[in-house]
Parts: sequence; structure tokens; C-alpha cells
Amino acid sequence: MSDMSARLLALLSLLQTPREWPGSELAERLEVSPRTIRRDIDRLRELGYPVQATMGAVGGYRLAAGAAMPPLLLDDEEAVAIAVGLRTAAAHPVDGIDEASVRALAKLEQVLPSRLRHRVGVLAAATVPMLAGAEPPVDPRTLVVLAGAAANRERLRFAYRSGDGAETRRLTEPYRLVTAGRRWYLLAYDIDRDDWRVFRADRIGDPHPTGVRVPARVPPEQDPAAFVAAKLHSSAPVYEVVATVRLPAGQVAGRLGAAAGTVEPIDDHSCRLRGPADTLEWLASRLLMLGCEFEVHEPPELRAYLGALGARAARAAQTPTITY
Amino acid sequence: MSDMSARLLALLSLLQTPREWPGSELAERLEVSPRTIRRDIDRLRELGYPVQATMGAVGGYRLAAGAAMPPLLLDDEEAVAIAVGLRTAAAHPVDGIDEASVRALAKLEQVLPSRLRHRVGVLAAATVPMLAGAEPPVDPRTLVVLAGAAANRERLRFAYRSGDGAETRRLTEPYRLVTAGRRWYLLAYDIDRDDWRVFRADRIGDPHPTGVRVPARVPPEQDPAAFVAAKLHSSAPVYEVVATVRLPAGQVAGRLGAAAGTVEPIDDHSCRLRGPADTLEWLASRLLMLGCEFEVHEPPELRAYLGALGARAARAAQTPTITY
DNA sequence: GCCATGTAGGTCATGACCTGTCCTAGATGA
DNA sequence: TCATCTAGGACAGGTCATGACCTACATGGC
Repeated sequence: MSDMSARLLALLSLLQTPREWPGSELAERLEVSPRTIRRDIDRLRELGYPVQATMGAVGGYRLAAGAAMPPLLLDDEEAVAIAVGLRTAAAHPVDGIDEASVRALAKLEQVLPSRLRHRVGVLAAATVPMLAGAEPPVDPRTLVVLAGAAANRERLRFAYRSGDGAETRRLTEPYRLVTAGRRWYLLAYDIDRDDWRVFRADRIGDPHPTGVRVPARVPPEQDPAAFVAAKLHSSAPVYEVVATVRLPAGQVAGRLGAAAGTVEPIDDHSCRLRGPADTLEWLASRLLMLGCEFEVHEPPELRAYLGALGARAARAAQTPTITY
Repeated sequence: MSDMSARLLALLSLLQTPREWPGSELAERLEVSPRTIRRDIDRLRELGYPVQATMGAVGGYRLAAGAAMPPLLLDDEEAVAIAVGLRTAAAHPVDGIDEASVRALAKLEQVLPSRLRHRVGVLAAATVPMLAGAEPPVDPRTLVVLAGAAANRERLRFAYRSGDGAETRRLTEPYRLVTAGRRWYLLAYDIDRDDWRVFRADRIGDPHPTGVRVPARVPPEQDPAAFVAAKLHSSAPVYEVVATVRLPAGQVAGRLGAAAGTVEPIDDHSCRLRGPADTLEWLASRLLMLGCEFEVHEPPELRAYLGALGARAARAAQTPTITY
């Protein structure tokens, strides 16, 4: 059944390999005549996939970059690699592609064979903490559920731990998943409280959609991100960091990344760093990893943290008195 | 042309969305009769894609997890997110899926539209250094080229900086790209030197395939990874770390990840960490991020590094004397 | 300069199969 | 109980995919 569609998919899969395929070899693999292969390649081209052909004795076909993304045909290991990569990316929303990576993760996990899902879990558990700071990492599966419920307009029930440790059960209509700083937030309508609320994703436990589809509620504001930012600003203080770094501005900007704030040169050997510091631990480790001298002017909390860190490092570095 | 294939692909794309699609809506979107939609869904099922259907008044179709990976149909942003995630994953080969992620990256970058490629470059530049340690990060594009040349058996020409800074041009026949520790190595036959060599990927500059395809050379050993490890062992010393951590063993194992080594409990409050420490900087930062007391017994180099780090942190934490 | 080997594409006969339009059966929630 | 969805059989008509054979053209090795 639908012989040709399966063959076109297989052809697309073969052409995505980074090598050149002679038409005769493709014909052999797909068990059709070379003429049909040529026709299939024409078909792919008409569908918008730019199949490049190099002529001559050592020629062959390969898929080039075109105007649109062709369907990606992955083997098991590649799928696992992508899932793991997306999970770590979702756990560290520092990009400009936060929600896209969660969407892609949702897509992938929806169709990921169960045996692979297990491998993803194991590998992600071994990988995520390596990149994490002191932040409580978000469970990427939670993010996937939240994003799915928001996109699907499904009611969502979950347990929520507030800042003081109290746990409540919530019934909500999710509207959008957004990032602010280095955290994920769910903007949703809380049905019991009859108002819009902002939930920190890392405090949401055991979310599951109720299956009830609801019409889109009028959002509280045009821009969900702005609404979340406003809510946060009123509750949690955001530190503003000012530091002098003894390294040329260009190097600092390159090694800290764009999200760290602005870097202004002071002279050829040092520069000033200014920016929001949503988590002190993360910024401290970044600064230390630069490997150069630096001074922190603001905030005092960061100085205190660095002092404690330095003392702990010094204690750890002492020649041990115990044997082992 | 090839109307049905395009429709099946579009159908697959729609079904990958995390929502349920009634057959009538699918028929409307794809501009065919509902009967044809049902037939298409049958076809997909025969091709191995498990389309789940919920019956009843609010029913619909959706794609579930099956035995094999269906072709992933991504929009622009999702493709960019995956590419960025894979780049950072490739730059930090700590997993068990190193080469798979490079393969997937090669596949993706081969077909990524150029306008998206640009966005990937920008975002990756802003993201990679955030996660990087003091290590010189590898250029993921270099990795992609290396892996492609090895898979395609193409001769590869590149510039190589040795440890003392000398730069030479090499003409090689790449055999395999492997990871050892937290670095990438290329195992290749050096044609000018007429012998097998191991190249550090981060020291390879400006690689480009010559286009010359060569038959597979007899590899120096069964296992490329073992060969690389042997080569490295003879040249670079590998530290063995021993540390006492004042935290329960379970927590340490979970937060350091599997690649950090073995964790044995000492008592309820502390444990012993043993393992290879390929890079001191990385391990030091991981230990500090645990947020607990710890003592380093071996190697002395790690103690020295921690001491210097602690002193630097202490200096940075002092109340600044300059105004700003 | 020649030849082998690859892509590119035209034509034609045959028959498979895709499609829309009927139809009925079964499941499910309001 | 009824509306609404999935599931699937029967049938007629015509599109179009396939293989066989052909020529034209590009390229690299000899």
C-alpha cells in the first residue's frame, strides 16, 4: 500500500546522509528501476526539496539546504541525542528560543518509541546536572505537559508548592508558557481563585490535563511575557550586578554570552559588566570561570556569596589530615 | 504531482501537533474528502505510524509513540532550537551519545535553510559560552565536517595547531571521530606522515574535504576509542581524583551525574568521590556548585587550583575601594 | 582525445490504485 | 436518546506510476 510514499520517505532518509548516492545504488536499495529513482527525485524537487546532483563519472545525489525544512528522518540514537539536547536546553532557558525548544521536545516525545524514552531518561539524568547551576532544575517532562496543555487549550490540574513550602492543588486553564530570567513560568487562569496567576514551573508537580477543552479566555494583557515580568517584579527583587573584570571587553562578552548583561570597556585590559543577576550562584561561577581577576561592586549579596565560596574552596584545598 | 505523498507528509505534520484532530477538519485542511482522510490514516498505520483515534462525539486522531521514529516535521523555530541544543551538546561531550548528536547535527545542518543557519549561529554564540567551562570550546561546525568526512571516506585537509602553538597543514583520511574525557578527537591516517595520528578537534582549523573518496584503510585497532585512549595515555597524564564530600552519597551522585566517577557512602552525611579528572577546572566548579563542604585528597593539582580559585573569589568579594 | 560512468529527460503501453460517493456499524458523551 | 465521531465495505472512473528503451550531456581517468 502506498508504495510510492514509503519510497519517497526512504529516499529522503537516504539523501540526508552526508554522502553522495549514485542513482543506480538508490535503485538497488529501493528495489525499483533507475528511471523511477530519477522520477522520484524530480518529485522531491517539485515538493520543494532541493536534491543536488553532481554530474560526471563520480557523481551522485544529495539533499542540499532549501527554502523549507524537509522532514527529518532520524535513527534511534539520533532521536535520543536530540531529545537529551532539548531537555538540557529546556532546563536552561537562556536563549531566545525557549518555547520553540519545548515545542520541539513535545513533538519528539509524543512519538518517541518507549524503549528510546527510557534511554533518554537515563542519559538526561546523567547529563542535566552537569550543566546545571545551584538552581532547582525544571523537569522537562513537566514543561512538555504545560506547553501541550497551553497549545491545546486543555484544563490542567497540578500540585503547586508555594515559596513557604505549602502545597495546594490547582485547577487551571493554561494560557502560555514563558521564560523570564533563567526560569520557566506558566501563565494560567486559576479556576478556583477565579483570576489569572503566574506559576513557577519548577514548583509545579504532577501535572495532568483533564481532557476538557475550553475556549480561549481573554488574556490579561497583550504580551504574556510582559505580564509575567510585571508580576515578578512586584514580588521578587531582582539584583543588579556591577563588576569590574580584568580582561579585555571583547573576550568577556564572548565568553559570558549575551544574556549576562552589557560589557563596556574601561581600558585595554579591563571592562565593566552590568546586568541583571537573577541567580547569584550562576553568575559567580561564570565570573570565576573567566580565570582572571575581577571585583564585584554590586550587589553586596554577590560579594557575600563569593566570600563564602572562596572560603569553602580554601578549606577544600588544605592538605588533608585524614588518611584514606 | 505526487499529490498523495505531499498530503501524507502534511497529515503527519498535523498529527504531530499535541492536539486531537477530527477527521472532518483534516479533510477540510487538506482539501480532500473525509473518506480519503480515513484511507490516508490507514496508510500511515500500515507504514508503521501508530495513529491513535478516540471514538465518540469529541473524538479525533493523534500520533502516538510507535516502534519506529516517524519523520519529524519541524517548523523554522523548532529546527533552530534543535540545532542550538545539539551544538551545545556537541561542545560538551559528556554523554554516551556524543557521536549520535554530531550525526544528527550533520543531518540537520545539511538541510537547514540558510536564513535559519544564520540564526543558529547567532544564538549558539550567545548560548555555548554560558555552559562552557574554562575549556576551549570546539566549533560544532568543525565537528560536523569531521564526522561527515569520516562517514563519507573523504580526504580532509586542515590546519593543525600543536601544543606548542606551531601550525601545520595536514592531508588526512579520517577514520572516526571519538570522544575521550571531555574532548573530541579525530582518528585519521596522515598521508604526508604515512601513519595513523590522533588530532584534537579543538586544534583543528578550517577543515575542508578535498572531494577525493578513498577506500577504507585498515584501522590500527579494532576499537577506535581504545586506540585514542592508548595514544592519549602515553602523552597526557590523566589525573585521578579522590575527594570527601560532606553530603549523602545519593545526592552527590544525582547532582554530579554519572560521568563524574564513582560515589561511595562513608556515613549518612558524607561520601567519597573517585574518578578521572580530565579537566581540573570543570571538576572544581562542579564540586563548588554542590554547595557543601568537601576535601580534596588527590590530585595535588586540584588542591592548588582550588586554592587559587578561593583566593581569587576572596579578593573579588572585598569591598571595592574604587568608585564607579 | 577517448571511453566509462554518471545525470537528465523524452516516449509509450499497461495496469495498478487512488478518489469520491454512496452505504452501514459501533463507540461515546451530553 | 440523539448527535457526533471513527471504521470500513462496495463500486465506477480515470489518473498516473512503472519499466523498457532511447538520446543528450557532463566529467574524470586513461
